[in-house]
Amino acid sequence: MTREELGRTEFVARTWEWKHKYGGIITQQIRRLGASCDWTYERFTLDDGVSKAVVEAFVRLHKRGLIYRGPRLINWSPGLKTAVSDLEVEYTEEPGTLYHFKYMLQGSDDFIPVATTRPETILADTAVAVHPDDERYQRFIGRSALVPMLGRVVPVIADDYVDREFGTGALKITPGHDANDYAIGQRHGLPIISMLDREARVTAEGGQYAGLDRFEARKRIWADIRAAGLAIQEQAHTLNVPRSQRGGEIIEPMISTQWFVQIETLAAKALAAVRDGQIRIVPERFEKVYFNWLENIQDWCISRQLWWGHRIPVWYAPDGSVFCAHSETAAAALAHAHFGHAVTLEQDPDVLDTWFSSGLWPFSTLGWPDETADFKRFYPTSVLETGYDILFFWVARMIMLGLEFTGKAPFETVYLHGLVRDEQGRKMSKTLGNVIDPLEVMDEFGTDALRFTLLTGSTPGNDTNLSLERVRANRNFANKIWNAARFVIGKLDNAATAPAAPATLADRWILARLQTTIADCTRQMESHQYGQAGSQAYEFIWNEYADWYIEAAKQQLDDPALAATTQHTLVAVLEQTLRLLHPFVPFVTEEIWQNLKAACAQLSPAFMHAGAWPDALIIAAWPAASPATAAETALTAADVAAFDHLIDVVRAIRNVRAENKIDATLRLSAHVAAHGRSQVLMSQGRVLAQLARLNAASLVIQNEIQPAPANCIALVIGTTEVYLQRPDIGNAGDERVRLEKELAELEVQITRLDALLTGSFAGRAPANVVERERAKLAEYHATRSSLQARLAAAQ
RNA sequence: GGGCGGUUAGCUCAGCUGGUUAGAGCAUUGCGUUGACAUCGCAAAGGUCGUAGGUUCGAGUCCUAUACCGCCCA
Repeated sequence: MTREELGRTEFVARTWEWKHKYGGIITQQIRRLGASCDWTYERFTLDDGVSKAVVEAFVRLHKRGLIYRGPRLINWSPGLKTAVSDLEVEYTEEPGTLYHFKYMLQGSDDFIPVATTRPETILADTAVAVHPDDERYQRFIGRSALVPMLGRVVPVIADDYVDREFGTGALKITPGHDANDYAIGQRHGLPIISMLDREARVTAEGGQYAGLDRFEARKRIWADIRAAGLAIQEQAHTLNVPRSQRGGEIIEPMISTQWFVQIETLAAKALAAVRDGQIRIVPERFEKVYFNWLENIQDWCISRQLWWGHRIPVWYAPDGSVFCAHSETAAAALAHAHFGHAVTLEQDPDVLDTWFSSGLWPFSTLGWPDETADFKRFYPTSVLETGYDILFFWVARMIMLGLEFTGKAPFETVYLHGLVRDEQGRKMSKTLGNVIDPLEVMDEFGTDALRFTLLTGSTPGNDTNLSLERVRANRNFANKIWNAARFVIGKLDNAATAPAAPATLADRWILARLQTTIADCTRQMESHQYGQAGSQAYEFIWNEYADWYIEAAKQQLDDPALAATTQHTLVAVLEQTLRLLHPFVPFVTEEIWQNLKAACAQLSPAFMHAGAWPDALIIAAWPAASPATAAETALTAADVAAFDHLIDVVRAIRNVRAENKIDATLRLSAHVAAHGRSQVLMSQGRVLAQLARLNAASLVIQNEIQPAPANCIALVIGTTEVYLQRPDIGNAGDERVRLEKELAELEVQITRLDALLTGSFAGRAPANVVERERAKLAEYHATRSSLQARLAAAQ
């Protein structure tokens, strides 16, 4: 069934039915993703308010002389039977043929060899063109040629558009069916012939070929040319075929009477708005793309021969007079005033390009043209976030129309994201069958996992290959946060109401790391590096908070003197981190946060600082890094370095345990010579013992240990020496091998740094950079001495 | 033809204004259920950052050229 069979009224009614049934799918998906929109502002482009704005915009542009109607060469979709805009045409390279044939000169046996990819358009030729400097054809310029098969007389013209190298170097000119030929035709005042109708069949202009389909006509005409002895050769040739973005059929350039927006002045303003920084496009490289498009823009064909859309607000009197008005009544009044009496009017049957109404979106949705409270409050908006594929279709048009109608840029920042592709980077398509349904992904892994994957899986403006494996990994991340929080909540008790002891090294470390993370995430969010911000928060809560602080906290919680402080730190850091993570994984963080809040309120009113816990995480403020004095910063840096050293020591012990296949449940005795760091390590003795599986009772931490204990595994971590009691005696050879290997690796580094610091680096690099390397080298020297001593002892 | 992006570990990708042994997730190898987590933990292995030049004390990061892949515009 076709729309013509249904009739306009019935067709529109059925389309509305369809819209009511399926129109909510996308907004349902958006809701499911957890977008916290004010849904009372949801609009559909054919709603009354928006429609009113569309009519207003058209009438105003028409009044200003920026909308005109006329015959132009446009892109015609024979399938949809409508004009489409330049942007809706896609060009694909396809194998084709270049047909060479003879254009006979009138009253002569001479001919000009001409090559064409579309022989059927010969029927609409109105000239033959050669390059003015082409010696082969110069003598023909100004003479007349005969259109093959039709015998129509056309001039031979000279135009330097002609490429002498291509084909035969001579061009047939068909202004009615080719954009370049149209331009040449305009230059030379050539007549325009249309040889195809709206269904792409040959018109009466095509003589004996009238009524044939365009492709059939091509075959027949070429066959006749061959039969007439005018064919020269056929040559394989790759064509650039224009196809409809919607249906995929071949688009036909045709002369048609359409409505256009005169775009030049609009484009100039839109260019200026981005050039002078009123609007910023992120990532910046798209500004160039935007400029390039606007600088070469053509008038915008806005009429469509469709039935679904905003009807063009123009009425015609029987004599063809045009009345553009807000309504039929207003148009009738205009007509009455013009003619002095009432006339029957007929509205233009066409509708407007959907992007015309979309271009008004930032203000039409806020009640424009009325100066509503919403419009005053929300316009201009701050950030537009959308895919880079509609930079021209939509973004540029919103800017042009926004500036034109409101005098203001509709938004300050345009943030362009990439497209979501399948795992192999292919565009998702129904025919390929690689479409990933977000609802199904959310069903399987949860919304948080999908959101986190999309947010952290790409960089601004670049496409994302959606990997389900990655979504699965991020589902596990949500689970990890949940479990960490479960631990924290489970450990809260009334002890936390007691006065808190001073923070421990572990406390100070995680609090300092939190501050750094907040600062980093904030900076990254502000610079639209959303993926980076998410990854940063991910690493913090998993690799620092869960892996290290919680493990240290387990020891501190056992100590009645430290329990309260520890609970405070656990809660404070978790609470702040949930805020950082909320934009990425809103559901799990909100749930945890509510539980945490409830537990704190019930067990430990001490946590409930005034105003610290708003009603919900979703409305909680983004964390602010607390400013620190220089002295505090230095102290903090020392704390962080100290705890990081502890981590290094634990790792070294775990490593050597794994290498020696020492039973994980076996608590080893250990002696630690911490040199300058004994205070720090002693304060963390229980943590060290627990995390490295040492025997806490026999753990000895001193500044110096002389002589070194015998029959031990010796480790050197910076300046710290660790002597682990061997569970089994023997393997001294392995011990030497390990130490020698470590020493060799160290020597490489020392050699490298020696060379670096004695070279021009020391003189040319910034002092702080040089100092950093010097410190490193000093540490390496100390480590080397220790290693050498251990090696000697292992003899 | 013009422009843009990509090329980094087996796979999918990070790497901000150049700072000196290159990171993650998954996969791989070994060990593991120790009081939140096997949707997990511990440890390990794995990369001459497409190629060739250049700038610089120093280049995955900047410049030039080039190859391949992808996209946009004409």
